[in-house]
Amino acid sequence: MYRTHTCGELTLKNKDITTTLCGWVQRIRDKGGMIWIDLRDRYGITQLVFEEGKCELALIEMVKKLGREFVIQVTGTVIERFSKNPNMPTGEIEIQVRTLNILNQSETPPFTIEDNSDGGEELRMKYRYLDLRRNPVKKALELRHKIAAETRKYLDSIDFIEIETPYLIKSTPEGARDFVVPSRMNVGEFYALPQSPQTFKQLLMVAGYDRYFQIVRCFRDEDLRADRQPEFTQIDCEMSFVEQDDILKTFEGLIVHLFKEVKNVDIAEMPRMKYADAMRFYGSDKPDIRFGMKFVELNDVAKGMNFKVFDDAELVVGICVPGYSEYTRKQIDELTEFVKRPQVGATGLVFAKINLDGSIKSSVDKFYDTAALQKWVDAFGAKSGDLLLILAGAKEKTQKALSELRLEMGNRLGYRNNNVFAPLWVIDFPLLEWDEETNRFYAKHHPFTAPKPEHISLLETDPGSVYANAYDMVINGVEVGGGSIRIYDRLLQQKMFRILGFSDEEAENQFGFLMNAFRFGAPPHGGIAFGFDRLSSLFGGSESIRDYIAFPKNNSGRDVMIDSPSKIADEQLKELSISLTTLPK
RNA sequence: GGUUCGGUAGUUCAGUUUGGUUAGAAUACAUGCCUGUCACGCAUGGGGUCGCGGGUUCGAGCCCCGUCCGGACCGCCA
Repeated sequence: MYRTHTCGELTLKNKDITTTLCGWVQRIRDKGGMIWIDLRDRYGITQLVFEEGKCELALIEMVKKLGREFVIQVTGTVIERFSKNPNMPTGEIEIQVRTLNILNQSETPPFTIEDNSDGGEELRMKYRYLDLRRNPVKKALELRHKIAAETRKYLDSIDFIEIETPYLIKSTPEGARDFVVPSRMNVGEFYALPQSPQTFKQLLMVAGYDRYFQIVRCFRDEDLRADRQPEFTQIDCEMSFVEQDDILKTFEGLIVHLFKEVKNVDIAEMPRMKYADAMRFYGSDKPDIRFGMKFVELNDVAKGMNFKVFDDAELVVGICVPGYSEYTRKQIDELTEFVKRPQVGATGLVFAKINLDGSIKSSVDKFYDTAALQKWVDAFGAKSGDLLLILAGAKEKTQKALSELRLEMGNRLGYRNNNVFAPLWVIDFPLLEWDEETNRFYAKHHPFTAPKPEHISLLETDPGSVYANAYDMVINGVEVGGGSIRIYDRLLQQKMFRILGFSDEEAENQFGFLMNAFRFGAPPHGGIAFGFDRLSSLFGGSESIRDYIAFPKNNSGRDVMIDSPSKIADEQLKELSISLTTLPK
């Protein structure tokens, strides 16, 4: 037996017992006649003590050979510390070591294995197995495990069944770019890795498994972000014989359960906001509702005063920042620079300060007198001491830019507290989205989403105004999940593919298996998928999902530890009947 | 595909604005001292292809061009 206890469990209750521990040398404090070692394992840290005169000289000599991250086994007596450390669970005891066994040596690690490591991102990824020894990363993975475990517990308790679906499937052109896998046995043909198990879970509904879920890896060959990895995990769910409201209630239940069990946070309410309102009041389909500063449209009160920027704009819209009329010229200039960055894309920023004495100072005083400005103030319901920030231009672009500005102000004002959680449903999404470049409609959610029944007749006449029974769950401005009621009628699905520009042949070729299944008694159904990595990072209070994934990929989709992707041998290519050529750009 | 920031000791960074003697700090590492430390302390020491290639110059870590690598973001992500 290697050990009798872990490094996290011994306390004064275990005083005087003999124990054997295994772990890594976290730190050595050599005080001359006395040496302490912090011994670390997954469960915590226990202090070892070696004291001249109280242990054999040979033992001291051996201790002097130890270095950071050596793996050792020690046997000794649990004793009460002379000077205790109240900051650690095992801080009242230490182990007076009798025997030391070096299980393995370690080179000096390239960075410190501490909560605040001196290692940079890339180095820590290259030696991820060392990074994973660090407490914050371990905590993140424990949190992730807890969420997975509680998800399974909750869904199991309400009769959901976890079923695995295949990873080697068929490529489809819609949506994200597929990762493809060549087939050796079928020359010239490729599998694709699933972007989601969408069609399979629908087939499970046809098969009668009316409550399915799966914590499942998904793959999308698109550029990465701090919150986007090419392979990521979803909590994928589908139910039969349900309407939208049944699904919202069921998965509100899941989220409430997770917050309670994992974070001990009570979610009081889960508001439902129409997509149109989300865009109108927050300029985003994933609003952060931890704070106000809702958009106020100013077209009526701002236009027609010979200020060309506003007169020419499709939309004049602003936010009221409470209590910030004291913002200096320099700070406002910073905000102007912020909105003018290409990523935000506004051309300028108009402000109005409502001073404490009631006077109003704006950047457009030349065009707007006090009475005109007062109309703005009334529109916002602003008070003395408030600051109005206003953008103008094309509708969508301006909404997006003001949304960025609102979030920036939320950050500056400290409204975006990681320990406050404000979930909501965004509902009533448009079914379709017009794409100017390709001159066709795309499915806003996916092509299996059902139009609202009362809008089906509009599909022929005015597809752009059709709404869907689709919904997203948004928490703190992060889209953590989304789903829809699906089409289960073969002819409606066929019509949908036609609207999306599929020929009947293409639809048959790519989704014939699903359309065929709909011939054999498909029940009404719908579902949702949650981004498990995002949910984990959100619970952990981090913007990046990378620390919640044991072995993540970097910005370029590379794993710098195993150095993948990589070239493969000519023999492998030959076996796959693949020859590589460099295509002209 | 684009924008932007960065690459200097094992590591994290300063030094680049204004080119000029031997490139610094902290930390890590090594050695010595220290019997209650817990980010122990003190002393000493070793440690550099300034990402790579080219150019300008009497002279380049610093300026210019190219290139590679990394971070954040836009496009993209049904």
